[in-house]
Amino acid sequence: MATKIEEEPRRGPGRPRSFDRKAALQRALHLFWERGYEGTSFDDLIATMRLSPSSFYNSFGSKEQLYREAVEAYLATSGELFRGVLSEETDTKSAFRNLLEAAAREFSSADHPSGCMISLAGTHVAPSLAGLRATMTGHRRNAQEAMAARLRKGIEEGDVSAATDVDALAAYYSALSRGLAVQARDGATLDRLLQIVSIAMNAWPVSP
Amino acid sequence: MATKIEEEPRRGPGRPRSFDRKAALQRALHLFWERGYEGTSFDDLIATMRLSPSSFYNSFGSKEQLYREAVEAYLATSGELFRGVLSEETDTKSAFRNLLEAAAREFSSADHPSGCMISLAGTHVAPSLAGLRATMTGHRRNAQEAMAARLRKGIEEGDVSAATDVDALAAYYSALSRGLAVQARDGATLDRLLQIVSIAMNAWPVSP
DNA sequence: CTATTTTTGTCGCCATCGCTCCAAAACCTC
DNA sequence: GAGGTTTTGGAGCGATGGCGACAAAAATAG
Repeated sequence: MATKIEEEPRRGPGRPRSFDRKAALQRALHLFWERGYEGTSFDDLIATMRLSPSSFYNSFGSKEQLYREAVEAYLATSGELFRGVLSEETDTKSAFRNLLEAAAREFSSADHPSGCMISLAGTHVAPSLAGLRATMTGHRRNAQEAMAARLRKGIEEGDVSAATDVDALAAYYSALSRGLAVQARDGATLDRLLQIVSIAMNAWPVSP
Repeated sequence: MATKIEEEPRRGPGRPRSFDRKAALQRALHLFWERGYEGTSFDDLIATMRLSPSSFYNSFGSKEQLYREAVEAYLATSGELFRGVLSEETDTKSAFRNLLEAAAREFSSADHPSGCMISLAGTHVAPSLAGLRATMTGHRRNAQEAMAARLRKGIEEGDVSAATDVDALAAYYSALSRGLAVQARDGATLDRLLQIVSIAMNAWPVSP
């Protein structure tokens, strides 16, 4: 995880902040989620966050820093949800089914922009954003590695064959969840996403 | 397909064009493929295409028109390759396996940028690019519909069960190929992509 | 109260972006 | 050649993008 973000209202000298930092961040998060980094302008941001440029700059540093913070906030909510589902006490195959179904629901939820904020972000960008691209690739790798770890746990617990190519299988489910994000973005309904998940689970290796 | 693009050198009055239009378009295509629409600036384009702004504007109209033309050129090569594989004379399951393996090879080829120019394009963009987004969504739908059509042909020919939910299965393989594009973009090797394809084919419905 | 610290509002800035204009150049037809 | 048509080179331009400067405002510390 990243550096600790200030959460409690600061006590001490200085003029107090006049806006809700979390709420402003959340609004920025939704804007980035919907439009991507390059598709979101500074003016869009401060208008949506209801901040002056100086408050923005003072509190969030820069557009890129804000984006990184928004991504961390996304990981702390949606990401945490997925991690929670994957680590529930159940057999490995059910854990993956639950994970993909949770993704299907989350990606098509009406509470926020459709799709995933991470899955497709920073894949095709200007050279000046190479750092951001690498960061997003890293987040995707982390998610895939979490899947691989769950599969290895399955091997230890005996409900996944020891012969399973864990990294390949994790890559498969990782790829599929990226595909779900594209489908959601293109307007697929929850039912359609769940159908895809159902089919995808048929690829699960035969029981040991 | 789009409107017919001029291919033969124009005969008639006027100063002749001093550059190879196809080659310039191809260079632009690769730049867009690598960096996306928003990540590619006008100056980048004319430098890579080796054109003056006036030649650019005179010959390609605008950045957005050029992008659309580049997408059409992409569809005429990579897209045609995929369509060709899918329409080869073989059983339906093999056709899909061949399609995905072709995608794996194409997405990881060293001859051009990794991944796919269509799969992830225009998913998170500024509102001003809503038209472009809709166009790209349309291209993705077309690809998925081509898969559905091949499945329906399989039902007619008897090697796909008539009970198969064709649209759902097409959506599954479509989603998977989008995921392959993300994986390729994030540096996955051809071997890894082929492993994913191999696993994905296990989801194929049991024979009729 | 004064001193200090932090946030805020306003104005403006400099680079980039995506063109656009115009005159000169290079071809064709007659 | 004259006239017409298209392309080219180069200069520049209006809008936007992402900040930054600065002084006033609002808090605490002593």
